[in-house]
Amino acid sequence: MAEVVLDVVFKALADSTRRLMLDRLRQRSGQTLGDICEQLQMARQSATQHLDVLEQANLIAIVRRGRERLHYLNPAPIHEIYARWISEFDKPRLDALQAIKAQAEKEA
Amino acid sequence: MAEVVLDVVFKALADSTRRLMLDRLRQRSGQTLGDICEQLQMARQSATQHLDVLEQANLIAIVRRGRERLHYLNPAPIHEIYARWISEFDKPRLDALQAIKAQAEKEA
DNA sequence: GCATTATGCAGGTGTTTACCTGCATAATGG
DNA sequence: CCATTATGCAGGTAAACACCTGCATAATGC
Repeated sequence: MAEVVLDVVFKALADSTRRLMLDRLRQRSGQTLGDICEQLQMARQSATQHLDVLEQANLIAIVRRGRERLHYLNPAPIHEIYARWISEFDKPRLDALQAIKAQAEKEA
Repeated sequence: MAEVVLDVVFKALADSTRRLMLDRLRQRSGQTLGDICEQLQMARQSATQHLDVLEQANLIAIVRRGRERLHYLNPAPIHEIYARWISEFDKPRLDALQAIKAQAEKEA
C-alpha cells in the first residue's frame, strides 16, 4: 500500500459523515443513493460527493443496476491500514497475541 | 472515545507529513522542533502547525525544557482508534484471536 | 408516450487547511 | 551584556472541502 493510497484512505476516513456511511453500509450493504441520503438527512448531491470519495479510496464499490446506484462496503483498505500502519504502533500487544496463537497452534 | 475525539485523531492522521512526523517520533521520541523541521525540510512555522494538530489529537505530548520544545509520541489514541472503530470492521479475525487467547488462558 | 423516479452534472459559497514570510520574544553561553 | 539560538505570534495566499441550488438526463411502469 503506497503512501498515496494510504493518504486517500485516511482522508476518506477523516470525516464523521463518511464514517457514519461506512457504519450504515456495514449494517446493510447494497443500499441505493436514495436510501443513504434519506437516512442521513442530507442533500443527495452532498451524499454523492462523500460516497465518491469513499469509492476512490476503495472503501466501497458502486454498482449501477438500472437507474439505481448500489453501494457495497469493502473493508479491505481498513484492514490494510491496520496491518501496515496502525499495528506498527502496537507491536508489543500484537506480538503477544501472535505468540499466544503460535503457542496454541503448537500445542494443538 | 466520543465521536468528536475520534474526528480530531482521524483528521490528524489524514496528512502524510503528520504521519511521517509520528513515524520519526516513533523511531526517536523527545526530538526538538528544530530537529523535526530540519529532517522534513520544512519551514519551522509549518512544522509547528502540524505538531500542534498532533498535540490536540493527543498523539504527541509537547514539553518545554528551557528554550527548547520536546516532542514525545503517545500511541494511545491510535490504539483506541483500532479498538473502537477499525476492529468493528474486523470482528471475525479479532474474535478468533481473542478466542485463542481465552483458550490459552484457560489451559494455563 | 408520459408522468414518475433515480441519478448525473455544473456551479456557487463559506470554511478549513497547508504552506509561507516577517518580526518579536526568551533562553543560553562566553 | 550581547550575539546566538530556539521558539512564539501575526498574517497572507492558494487550494481543498463540505455543503448547497438548479437544471439535465435516463430508466421505469402504466
